[in-house]
Amino acid sequence: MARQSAGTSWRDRAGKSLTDYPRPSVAVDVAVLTVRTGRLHVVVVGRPDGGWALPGTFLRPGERLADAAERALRTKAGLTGTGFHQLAMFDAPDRDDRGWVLSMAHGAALPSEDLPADTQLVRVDGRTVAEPLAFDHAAMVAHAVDDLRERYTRRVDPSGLLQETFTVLELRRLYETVFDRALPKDSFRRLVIDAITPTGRTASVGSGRPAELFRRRGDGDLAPGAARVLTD
Amino acid sequence: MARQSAGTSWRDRAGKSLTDYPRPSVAVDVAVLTVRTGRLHVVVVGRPDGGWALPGTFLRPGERLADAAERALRTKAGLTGTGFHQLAMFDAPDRDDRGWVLSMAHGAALPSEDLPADTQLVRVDGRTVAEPLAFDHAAMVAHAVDDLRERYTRRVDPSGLLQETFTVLELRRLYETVFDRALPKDSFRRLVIDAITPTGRTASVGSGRPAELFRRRGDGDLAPGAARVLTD
DNA sequence: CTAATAGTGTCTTTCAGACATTATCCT
DNA sequence: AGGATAATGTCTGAAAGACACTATTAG
Repeated sequence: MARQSAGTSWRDRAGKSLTDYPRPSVAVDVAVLTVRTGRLHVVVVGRPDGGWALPGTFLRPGERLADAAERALRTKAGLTGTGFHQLAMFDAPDRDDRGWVLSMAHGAALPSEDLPADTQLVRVDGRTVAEPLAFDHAAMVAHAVDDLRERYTRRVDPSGLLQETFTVLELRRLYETVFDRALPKDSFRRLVIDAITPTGRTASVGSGRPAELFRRRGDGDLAPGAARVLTD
Repeated sequence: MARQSAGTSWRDRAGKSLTDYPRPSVAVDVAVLTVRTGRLHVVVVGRPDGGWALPGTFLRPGERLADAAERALRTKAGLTGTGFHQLAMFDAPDRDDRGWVLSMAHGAALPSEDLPADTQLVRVDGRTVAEPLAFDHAAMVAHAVDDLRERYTRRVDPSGLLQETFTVLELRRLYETVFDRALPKDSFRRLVIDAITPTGRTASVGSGRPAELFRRRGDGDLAPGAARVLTD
């Protein structure tokens, strides 16, 4: 930065103070991913013109991006307590025809059971949303999927897309959805078994031997070579 | 986003237009990493108060973040043509005492031979800069190191910290510096050998068998399990 | 019992790590 | 020749992929 001194009397080389420069509006958008019927979906909100967009809002004076994102999730999607993180800043000058608006894309993920009943979902195939989204929101979703895969190769279900307890089969089905790839049953079990802890309980499925229920371990870190198993 | 219609007549639920909201100043800062004497360093610029900071600048009206970052590198550090990318937006409301300033941190890396002679460098130990930096720039450097390691596990020297041609030994020394870890000579060679192409030429070192010179391959992708070799 | 699913044992292939050996320069 | 460094071959252990086998439920 060229910040040359403290205080409000700062001037740049042209003698202009900070407030003399036109500034952009800053927005946040959140790509909330979830799994329904074995497919990735993203939460969208309707727009007056009938299109879809990610939940988002403008940054308020003095507000932090994380607070704005939390507010957008709460007021636009009815979600509270959802974890998220930054993905990238989208900054094309013409991305919003209302003016100069930068938007910080955020990624989040949660079980579809935790979504309000009236939540609107759009399917995601690979990295691509199945329906057009407003602005550059489709690119934000692609970023979110990449980020999800990266984080899921490092830890077991770090976003909690599964409920508190789950079977190894449920975990594998989740990873097959996230990575869009069939995963071998035994290799997958050996990959994750040291990152989860068994509860004594078992799942009461219809027929067949009942599967043991596990929960995420404290860290839940996967082996460094997990990418070899999970990616093509 | 709550963007509800096109055009400049947009109003929010309180009837305010976009321009009625106070907006933050947006800045960019770039952590330029390099290797000198087998250690990671970061490019810094002096401040009037005698401290150090990353090269950065304010975003100008209608400008893209990448253009501002390029401008900052050129005017503050004398660098042109250096590749970089976004890391994270730093947004603490009090991070800059001149006012409300968000800053997009960027990461870059290049050979120290390509730096201007008068470039100021500060050593980086692990993820930590050896000297205090202004604002939250030390956290930006930590981000840049994490990002560098991640990208170097996916591809062979993607930022071009080495020159056009290099020996396997030079490449291994670079990776040992980046990952702050001794790497076995033969395992490392087998890891990278399929991602580089031999030039017929050899390096004329003092004594011993001369090492063959290689160059990066088109993609230079490493095996998916590279993390197992490179990380602890 | 059979059907169905969960979980394990084992074999093969691959590859990291260690070590020894060969290759090719210098003095 | 002898020293030094590069590059390769070989052995071992760990782990993935494939497959078969055992375990435990429902009917």
